[in-house]
Amino acid sequence: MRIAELSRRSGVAVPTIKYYLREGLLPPGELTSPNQASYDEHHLNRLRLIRAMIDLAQVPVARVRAVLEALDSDTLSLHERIGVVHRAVTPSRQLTAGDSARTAAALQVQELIERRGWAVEPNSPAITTLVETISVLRSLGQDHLVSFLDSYAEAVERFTELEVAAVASRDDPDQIAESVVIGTILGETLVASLRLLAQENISSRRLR
Amino acid sequence: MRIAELSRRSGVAVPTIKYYLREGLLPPGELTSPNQASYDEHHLNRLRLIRAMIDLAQVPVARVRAVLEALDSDTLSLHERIGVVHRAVTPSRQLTAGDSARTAAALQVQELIERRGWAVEPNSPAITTLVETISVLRSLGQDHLVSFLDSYAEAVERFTELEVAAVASRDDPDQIAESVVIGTILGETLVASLRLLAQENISSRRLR
DNA sequence: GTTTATGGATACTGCTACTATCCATCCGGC
DNA sequence: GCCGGATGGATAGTAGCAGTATCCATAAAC
Repeated sequence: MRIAELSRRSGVAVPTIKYYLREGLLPPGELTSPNQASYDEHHLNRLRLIRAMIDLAQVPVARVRAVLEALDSDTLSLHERIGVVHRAVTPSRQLTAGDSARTAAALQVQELIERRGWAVEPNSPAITTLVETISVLRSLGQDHLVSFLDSYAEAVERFTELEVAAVASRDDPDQIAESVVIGTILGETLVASLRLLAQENISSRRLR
Repeated sequence: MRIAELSRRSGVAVPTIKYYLREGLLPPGELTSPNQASYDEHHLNRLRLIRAMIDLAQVPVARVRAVLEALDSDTLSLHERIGVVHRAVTPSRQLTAGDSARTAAALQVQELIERRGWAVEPNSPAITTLVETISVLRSLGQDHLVSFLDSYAEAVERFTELEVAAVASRDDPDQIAESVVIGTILGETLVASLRLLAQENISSRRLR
């Protein structure tokens, strides 16, 4: 198909598709002549994935590119690809809390990880975010929200296992990689909206 | 205290504080003379909350203002404030999926809500996001990730109850409102990073 | 053979979140 | 009382991001 059809079928404007091509988010179409290229279902799927990451999961274009490069890589292991995705969905943060507050939070996170027996890199982006979040919650006088950390971790662990089980049910390694990436990124959006619904429910029952 | 000390203690640059004052995120200091104002602990706390929403939870400035206005309102009920916060953390989306795909997803969400007996507005922002996410997952051929929706919902419901219990343990209504707002927004960041850690753990055990 | 679409290049735009500059005060130390 | 640096308030400027718009030589469709 040509670019007009790709645009119509994906709902993405032609200039935007050209922009994604320029930015390397979308592989170039196969040139049939110097100024004529043809695109296929693979491009259409890619485009849907790109829009989902940008619109639904709010991933910036530069990080979408990093994710797609990891997805297309034939040298990275699945575990390494997950690392790329985690870095892509974690905004880089400049540390804000005071030193003592942060080391206290870091210690608490360290203990949590040990209690749960989690095998994670000590400098993974999620740890930085978690430590920062806990120390900010403390500084805002919201220690009570932190006190349930273990229970949150347990509940989260449960559905993460479900996700992984769902992903592992596929057999083609390429499909698994794709599911891991999509599951990590869109799963976040899914869980977040379920959480808001659960909150709204409780709020409507208790507080109104 | 004067603006320089507020800046030093919060770690926010003076011009940025002035910007927040202009934008109405931060209430003006008490004027002691036409060009001299004094700020107090309340301003410092506000500033910490603002930075947490912007840096950690990635809430845009305009929505931070909406959240703070809801927080300071003395006419909104707690339930209404939660509505404001939910709208603030949900990016406005233009619908992308085809009609039939979306109505199918909407039906599935409707059934989920009925099964769980959730009391939620049919047009709440979380529902829109959830429907959109499900139809996108479908269009990407990731139906298997959707199939565990009920189990996710159950797990999410569990820790949402924990959060609410934590918040309800406070007694001053103003403190409860503040905890609700902070819990909704920073709780999201907290859960998201726990989810990434749980993923990294499973990934490291299974896939490496 | 003319109208329309296309690939590729370059330039422009709108928005967000700050930064910078200016100026008339004002404070604090001498 | 005097002076250097800080302050409040106003206005203007900037960087980065995500597209949009325009142009042009060529190719496809009718």
